Amino acid sequence: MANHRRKESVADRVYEALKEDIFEFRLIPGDRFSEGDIGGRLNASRTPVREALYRLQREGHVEVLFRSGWQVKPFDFQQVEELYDLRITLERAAVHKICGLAEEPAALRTLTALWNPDHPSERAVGSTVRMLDESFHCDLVAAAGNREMTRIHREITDRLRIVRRLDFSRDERVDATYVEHAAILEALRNGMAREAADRLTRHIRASQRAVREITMERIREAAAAHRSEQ
Amino acid sequence: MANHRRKESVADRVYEALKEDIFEFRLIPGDRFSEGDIGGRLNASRTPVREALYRLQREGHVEVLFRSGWQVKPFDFQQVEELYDLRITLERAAVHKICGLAEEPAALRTLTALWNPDHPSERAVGSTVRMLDESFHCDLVAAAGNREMTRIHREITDRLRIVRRLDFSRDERVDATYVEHAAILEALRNGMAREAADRLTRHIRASQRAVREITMERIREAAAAHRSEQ
DNA sequence: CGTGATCAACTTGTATACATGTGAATTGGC
DNA sequence: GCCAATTCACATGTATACAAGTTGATCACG
Repeated sequence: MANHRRKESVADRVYEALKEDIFEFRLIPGDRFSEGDIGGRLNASRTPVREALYRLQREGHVEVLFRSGWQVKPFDFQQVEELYDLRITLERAAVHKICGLAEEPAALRTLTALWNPDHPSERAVGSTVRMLDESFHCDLVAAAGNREMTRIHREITDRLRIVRRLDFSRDERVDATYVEHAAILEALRNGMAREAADRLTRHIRASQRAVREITMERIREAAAAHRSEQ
Repeated sequence: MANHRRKESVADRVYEALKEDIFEFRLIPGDRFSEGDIGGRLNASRTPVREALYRLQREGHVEVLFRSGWQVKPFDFQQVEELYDLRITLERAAVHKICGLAEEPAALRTLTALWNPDHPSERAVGSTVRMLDESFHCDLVAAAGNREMTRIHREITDRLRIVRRLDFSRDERVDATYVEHAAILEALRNGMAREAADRLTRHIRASQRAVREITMERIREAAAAHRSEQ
């Protein structure tokens, strides 16, 4: 049998680096660049760079212009709304599936312990809460037991990360997250599928609204900072 | 502005050819091959072949074994079940969205005309009905107006095509498809979301059952035929 | 005959050279 | 000064050369 646990390839490294550049706004939506640029900056030849770019293209983060370079996909507000809608659809379906399972998934206990609103730790740092929030929703979907659904949800999570990080830049949203997650879990563990799904929907919609309010302003800031650096 | 209407690239051609080979069982799940094989057979260098293979890999049709060749992804029955479940989730969501729209999408009228059970044409050929059935479900999801949902549904449709084609190898399934589609559309156009969603679910589950019954037998046949050719 | 080390043929991963199209700067005409 | 045609640096698409790992056959040896 082949050994598939090989060390990280150059293509993987370039992929991760580019993804982070995009998520951290070091590459602004609309920015154009060439395969040669990236290769030079990350010390790689065009072949692995191209592989990484094609992956990012399939995931919707960049697009190629025929013989005229690449660009970070311009921000599409409607697309973000649609991704949020799709997320809600998938997570609601997951909740109903979980309530239909013969026995409660072990993951629910772990999540309940973690998202106790009285729990004092972890709450200080926004970026930590963001990652935990991501895990919460991904774990919830995973608990439903459909790997394909989990995979698609993961993909959507990746694409929304660039905007979701704005959600936790305000303390009241951090607090609300704890309360809302706890309420969702309680309903879920009591088998109240409808209740859990509705709470989950409201929770995601609240995040969506918060993000919507902050997004455009932040992007403008980042673009301005980016220009002044050049 | 860049001209994006360029002619089909070699990579595209290889991609389409490989996809058809897989769907037509000329490449059996489990078959192993190398990039060089494909390049030689389709008159292309390794670069576009690799690009095509990576696309197929992301779509779940093939996988690469580190420095040890490629193989058509072995058939995973659980994955097919999960994809069907996901399809149902998405199409149910689409139905509910459509019923929530301010006005009926124009596509519904087109579909209603096409799927009249009394309509005599088109019914003879199974492969035609298969394509029409695919269109029906894709158009239904598209009518909900969420492009991301449509895209994901399209991806799932692609991955299920290899098994769905088995559904229409029996006449009673062809007939049933007409009746079921018409009933779904009727409920949908009367704004009966619950009714339409439930009918749709039963329709897809019936297809799923039919496919499940035929799949293993067919794969065995194809594998046997394949072996005798060698 | 059985078994383990060795090795050569193949495989993918990566780098690089070449083909071809794009687009912006340049140049020439007015 | 302005505009259009031209040109050329540079972009991606493709082919090929090289690096590094896998695998299965082979051969030596018990």
